[in-house]
Amino acid sequence: MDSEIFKRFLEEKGQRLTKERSVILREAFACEGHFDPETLYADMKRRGMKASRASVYRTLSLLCECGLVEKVSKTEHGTIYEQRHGRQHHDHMVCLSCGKVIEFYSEHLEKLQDAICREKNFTGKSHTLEIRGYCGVCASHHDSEGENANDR
Amino acid sequence: MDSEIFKRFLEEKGQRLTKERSVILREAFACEGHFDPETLYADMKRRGMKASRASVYRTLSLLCECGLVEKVSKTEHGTIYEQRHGRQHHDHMVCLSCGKVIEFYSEHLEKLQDAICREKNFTGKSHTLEIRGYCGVCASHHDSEGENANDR
DNA sequence: CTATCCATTGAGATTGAGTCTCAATATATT
DNA sequence: AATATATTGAGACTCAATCTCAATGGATAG
Ligand SMILES: [Zn+2]
Ligand SMILES: [Zn+2]
Ligand SMILES: [Zn+2]
Ligand SMILES: [Zn+2]
Repeated sequence: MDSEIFKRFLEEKGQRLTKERSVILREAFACEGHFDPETLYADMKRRGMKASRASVYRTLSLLCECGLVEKVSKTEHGTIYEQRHGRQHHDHMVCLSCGKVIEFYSEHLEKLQDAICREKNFTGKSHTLEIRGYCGVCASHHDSEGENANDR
Repeated sequence: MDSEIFKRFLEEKGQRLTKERSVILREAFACEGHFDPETLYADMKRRGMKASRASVYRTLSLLCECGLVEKVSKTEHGTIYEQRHGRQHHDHMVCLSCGKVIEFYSEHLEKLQDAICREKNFTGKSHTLEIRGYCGVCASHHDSEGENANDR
């Protein structure tokens, strides 16, 4: 179970899996997909769970450290995380119009990056690839209004 | 020249290339490589140039809009921009230890992304690929100190 | 059980990037 | 000159994220 992994990780550091940390872990894993700390915190609060904003941030940090959670990207509205345990690595397409996030994975693409790293004598540990553009639905709407896709 | 492009872009929008905008454009292009607004502003101020923080941000926005400058990524210390005119698109490797940024470009990688977009019926407009890890110099130092499970 | 140690918590203060407001100013048009 | 519109900058404001620190609580030693 996830909390077992977290617990072991914490104990190795001489730290404890407290009630607060458990709750935050559970909530983070409850949202299948992407989440941000502020929303997570607000949701927890609304549902009457007790955990401070500080603890949310602190715990997410720990969860990242032990690999159960990962920072996906930073936006103007804060950092986006996602649950990582048992999920395959993937990259993202983000629709500039509706905000939809499409996940994808390409073995080929990953291999290619490894090759490039080798070439540059760089030891890659992680990466983020974000492709911005328009999803199928929005692309059709967007066609008509000409080039310069930087509005709204 | 760059300011000609900017001027034309502005005029098309019924706006003017003012003295402030000129200075900011010049300064942004002066730093070969990456820069962030706060540093740019501080440097300009230190060197006695007159342009407010607000103008720096506003102008960078405009420069992005017309493609002369591009947002490279968001870090915990703010947004990183780079000058784009006359420079080929490229992606980045960032050393987690010394902060060095290595630029690279791979035709193959770009083509592959196009293919993936097609496959997902997504109209890609731009992308950012950031590979985090350790550069040659730091990798050797880092070997010995184990831990830090910042896996992928 | 009591004393001590140390991790943890949470309320609120603080930081810092980025945006917004608005009165003053500059430029263009008539 | 008068009017209209674009621009600027000081500073207020927003908001994510971090920091501070007194209070709490679990673990362990005596
Ligand atoms: Zn990937
Ligand atoms: Zn994802
Ligand atoms: Zn690329
Ligand atoms: Zn670059």
